[in-house]
Amino acid sequence: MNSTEEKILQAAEQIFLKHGYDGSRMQAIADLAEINKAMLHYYFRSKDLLFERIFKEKFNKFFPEIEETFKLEMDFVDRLCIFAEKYIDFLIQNPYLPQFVLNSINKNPEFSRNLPLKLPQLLLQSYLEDVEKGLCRAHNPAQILVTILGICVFPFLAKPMMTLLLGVSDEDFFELMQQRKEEAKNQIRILFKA
Amino acid sequence: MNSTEEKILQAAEQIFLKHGYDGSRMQAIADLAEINKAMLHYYFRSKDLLFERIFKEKFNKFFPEIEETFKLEMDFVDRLCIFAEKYIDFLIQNPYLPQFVLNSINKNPEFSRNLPLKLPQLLLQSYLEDVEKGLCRAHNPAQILVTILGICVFPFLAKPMMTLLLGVSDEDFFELMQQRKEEAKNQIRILFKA
DNA sequence: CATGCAATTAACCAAATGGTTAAAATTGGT
DNA sequence: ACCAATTTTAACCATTTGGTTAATTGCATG
Repeated sequence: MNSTEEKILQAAEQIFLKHGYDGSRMQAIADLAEINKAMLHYYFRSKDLLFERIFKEKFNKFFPEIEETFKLEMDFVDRLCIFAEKYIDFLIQNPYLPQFVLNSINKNPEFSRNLPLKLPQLLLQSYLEDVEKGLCRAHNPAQILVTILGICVFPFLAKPMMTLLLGVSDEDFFELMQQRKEEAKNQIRILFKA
Repeated sequence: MNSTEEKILQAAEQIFLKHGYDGSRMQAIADLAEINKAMLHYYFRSKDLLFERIFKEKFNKFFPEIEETFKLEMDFVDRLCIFAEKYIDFLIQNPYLPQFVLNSINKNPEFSRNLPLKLPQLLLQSYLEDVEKGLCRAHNPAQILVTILGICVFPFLAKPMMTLLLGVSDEDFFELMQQRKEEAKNQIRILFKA
């Protein structure tokens, strides 16, 4: 599908992800899509609506469907490990996503207030079961959520800072992220296994 | 000191920290400082220069002077614990700082290219000593840096997301961050102590 | 081919925005 | 009190930006 609408969405995605809402220009999107600026409004009416379209899509990708993983009979810690590995792999493919989603939420919190999120409940449920069985250390569930997400997501948020601090190139960074999958799993086991 | 220049700097700090460069308006800064917009240019010439002034200050606060801590004779892991506790305390006082600094670096990487940073070298040096003594697990130093910063900084970057995911209030969040100091120290010990 | 609908374009518009200017007010030294 | 330098103000300016409009093109169908 190479329709105009498709071209606009692809261009908008690139521009918005890189520069955020405030830093993005409708003209820049039009140029990238190689269409007339009026087309943007013809298809999506306003910058806000076009942005909303992109944001919702990215928001849902950022909080991925992990129900399948959580249906399998499995320890909480093993679940976390599988989640971390898959999630880091996903972020390697979408390194701009965390910055974009967090900034957008930050700028407009009530915007994403009503979007449904299953991740915390699934995690919590699986966790509580294993704590009872004594398979897992007792933690504050909120701290667990912050910790596990931090392990996976923070490196991507900190990418520009890391290249500064460590003086590494983009390729070096992605190599570090490949390593990080094992690192993450190790950390999760060490931190949470009873 | 309640000079005009001072008032401008305070207002600029508030506006830039909250909205970033793109999202900030010179008029908004002038209004907050209760001065005429022309004063901004009289004292700081341009938006870019005013922003640069604020950014440099915040950048240096974000990467704090930790040399004192590193002068004391102490294990690497104990050093990390002290660092983490102090740093989280500092971030509780400056919750907007991480978002602002990371976004600014992200938007303009070459901007902060030449600012001096001692943190990684100090950390690395202390780490290598203790690895030799067998006091500390062997890790990739880059992963250590990402991990330790992630433990401290990520919760603040993720604050709006966390209030979404967990449905907690601002006060709840800061309570979580008070807890987080102990949580961080525990994690550091578990992860790095040999 | 004619007709009607959808897609596209160029020109235009109003508001917002960073920045300037020239005059007015304030300050401080003599 | 007077003068020069500094500080402050209101009005103005050029450009950018999101958005609109009216005319034009493309295209499918009868």
